[in-house]
Amino acid sequence: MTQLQSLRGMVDLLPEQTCRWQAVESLARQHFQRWGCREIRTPLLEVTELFARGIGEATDVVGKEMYSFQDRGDRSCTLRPEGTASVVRAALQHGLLAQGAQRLWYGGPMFRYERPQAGRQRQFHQIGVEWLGVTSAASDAEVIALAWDLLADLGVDRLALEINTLGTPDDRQLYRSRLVSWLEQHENVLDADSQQRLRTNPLRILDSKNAQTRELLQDAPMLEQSLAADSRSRHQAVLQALDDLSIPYVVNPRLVRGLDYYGHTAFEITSDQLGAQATVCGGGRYNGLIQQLGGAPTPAIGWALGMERLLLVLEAAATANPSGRAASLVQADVPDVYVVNRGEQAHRQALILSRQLRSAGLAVQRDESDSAFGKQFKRADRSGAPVALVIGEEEADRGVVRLKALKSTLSEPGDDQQEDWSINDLGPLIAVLQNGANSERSETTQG
RNA sequence: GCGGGCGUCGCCAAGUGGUUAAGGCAGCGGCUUGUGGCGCCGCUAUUCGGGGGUUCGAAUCCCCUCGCUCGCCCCA
Repeated sequence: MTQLQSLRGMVDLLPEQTCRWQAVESLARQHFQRWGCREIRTPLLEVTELFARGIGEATDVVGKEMYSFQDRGDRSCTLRPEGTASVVRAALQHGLLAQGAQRLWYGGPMFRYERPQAGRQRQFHQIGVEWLGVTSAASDAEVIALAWDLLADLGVDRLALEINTLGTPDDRQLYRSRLVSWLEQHENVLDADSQQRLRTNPLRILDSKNAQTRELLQDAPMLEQSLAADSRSRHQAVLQALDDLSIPYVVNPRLVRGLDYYGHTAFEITSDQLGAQATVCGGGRYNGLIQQLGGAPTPAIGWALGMERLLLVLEAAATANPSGRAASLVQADVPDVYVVNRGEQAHRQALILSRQLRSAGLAVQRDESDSAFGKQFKRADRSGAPVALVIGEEEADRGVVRLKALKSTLSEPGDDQQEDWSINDLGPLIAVLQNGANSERSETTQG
């Protein structure tokens, strides 16, 4: 293949996709703003140590998935594999936490060197929130509600919220030793991966997909039994708050997230339409991370939502319900006006007119060819524009433009409702076009 | 990192050793030199991801390679 192409796992987003992304992003922005979150943007590149210390040396993300390299100053740099560590670093670096709790959101590309598969790429995109200095159980439910409401507003359905508590480091320490000693007695039954993890990261054996291991785990000690009373009551309070907010959840005692910094609340929102990579949104509390990165002990909670996976479920929802909310968000951008022009004078006037209409805020597509009217109308139709403005030699001579409704819903072919408008005083024409454009838009966004 | 499937025009896709590589969509042109959504006609791959080999002859067989895809691991 001599043709140059993108790196494996790095995908281009073409215009058909980008307009969907924009729709999702702008809706997400609205929600973040409503929930009191402010945006933070951090570099894509950080010193490797940030992730090694923040995410945990023993995790897969750090152990085998980072894009790391030495820069020209021989410093080890890494393309960020997730957002939380960077956000915390930035907050510490700029003393944000001295000003009280920070409710932040971020978005952008993340990089993990993995084999691509459905819903997984090497460069992927997340939007996420990090609430730093926020401690109450109610706030756990509140950040989850933010994700839940955003997804609901996007029209995405068939989602499930799974939640668990990981307790305190002490709780986990206690549980780990109980679990390991129990598993060691059954080591011969464990699959090879789990035997490995018995030494490296035993808690993660809990969400093994190996059937035999899963069956064995039925009788294994549960984390819950190692929880201190405080951890237990905290978890109950989070669940109570979710009940108060009428957010449905499933407590999954085997939910153990792969990043070391999580403790207490951990949760995932999954879809049954994503294949093996079912998690759309994942997050939890990380009360130890800020201290670990050199700050004062500060409680915090956050989540990240995978944009590519979100788009997949959004598209599935749009297909399932073509008149629903998701479908309206997935719709392609369409010009408000298509300008059909033919003849030299007509082209000159159309060029000027198009620009004036654009200045008035209209999305105008002008046919730059000089081909037959029939051809131009065909393209006008395909563009999806609700109306065409026609300038030919006749109109050019008379200083007018002809307005014609397109689209089968508005006029039948040959049903020739056309009006001439002066191009010397565009006010009335612009008013008519803007009116039409607005009603078009509200139709599509209200679905 | 490990396993399965697959690579023919921008997209979908037939073809599985024999002269010029179906078809559909999209695109362009025409029927219609000023009016679209339908229809009809024409044009659009010397070439089958790339390289090498077998053969009189290969998109079709073999080897290598690159890429895509699904799954494992793990995560968004």
